[in-house]
Amino acid sequence: MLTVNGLSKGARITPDAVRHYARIGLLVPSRDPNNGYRLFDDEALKRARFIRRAKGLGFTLQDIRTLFSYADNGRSPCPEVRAIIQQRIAENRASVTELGELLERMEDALERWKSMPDGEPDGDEICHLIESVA
Amino acid sequence: MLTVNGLSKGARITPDAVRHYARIGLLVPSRDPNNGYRLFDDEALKRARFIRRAKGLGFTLQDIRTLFSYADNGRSPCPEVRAIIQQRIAENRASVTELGELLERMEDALERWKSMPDGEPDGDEICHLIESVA
DNA sequence: TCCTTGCCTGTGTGCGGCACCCAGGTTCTA
DNA sequence: TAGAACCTGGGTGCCGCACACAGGCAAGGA
Repeated sequence: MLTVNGLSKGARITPDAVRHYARIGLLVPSRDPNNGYRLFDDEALKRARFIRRAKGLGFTLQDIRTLFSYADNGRSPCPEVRAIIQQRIAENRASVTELGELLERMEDALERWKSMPDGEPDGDEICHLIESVA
Repeated sequence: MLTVNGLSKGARITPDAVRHYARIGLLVPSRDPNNGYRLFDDEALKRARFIRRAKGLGFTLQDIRTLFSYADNGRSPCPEVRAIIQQRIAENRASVTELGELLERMEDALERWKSMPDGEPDGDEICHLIESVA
């Protein structure tokens, strides 16, 4: 049986994350009757590693909770895994596009500003650099 | 003088955003003594538009707060604007890279999984698709 | 024996930027 | 005169932790 620190090392996540997962019910420890410490079994270790891997693939903790509930009810989570990752891929592509556009706007602005002087406060504009942008 | 809704239309932001900015002190309304409604002057309208533009360039509300404090003290925020955007550009590039890598991992996984069957619960693995990933 | 060190506990807060909800008061319009 | 559309403050929720606080317990060394 592993304590918080032991599990965190075995699963390569931080102790805070272990406690967090336990708090939200993704990991369910038993307790050491002597001191109240959380005790995790091998099943919990597997789950913790699963969480790390799934998160590394873009699954949210909510997603992972769903997957666990499949597994706990004796159903294979695999079809759900395929469905979720397609969803997350689509969202991620949208984010990349959006972030890329923002980045472009930022770089364009910085470039344009190179030929513009700093303004002095005139009670009319706050910062003409920013105000020069659509 | 403009109410919340009036300002939101004039600055093209949502009424909730207006209230939010007022709550955190980025916009400071006066009050209608008759009914307690927030009243915004032209200065607030300029600020609200400035916020929308600056946010569109990736400035955070904290950044904007800093810029306002420069302007309020009679100093030009322009040098700070240039410094902040360079910082944000760097962060944004890092995010894009990171997200891109995640996306690649996700797409790779989905592709590899195409040739793998769904697993059935065996008490050993939770989902072999995810567990097949480093 | 005492002291330090390093675990552990629960609880609460903070991060960013709003969006939404509640319950109630006010103002405009038909 | 009724209903729609506005306004108020205050609270919660999102996401995934990270960090802080105050205290308890265990093992080691001087």
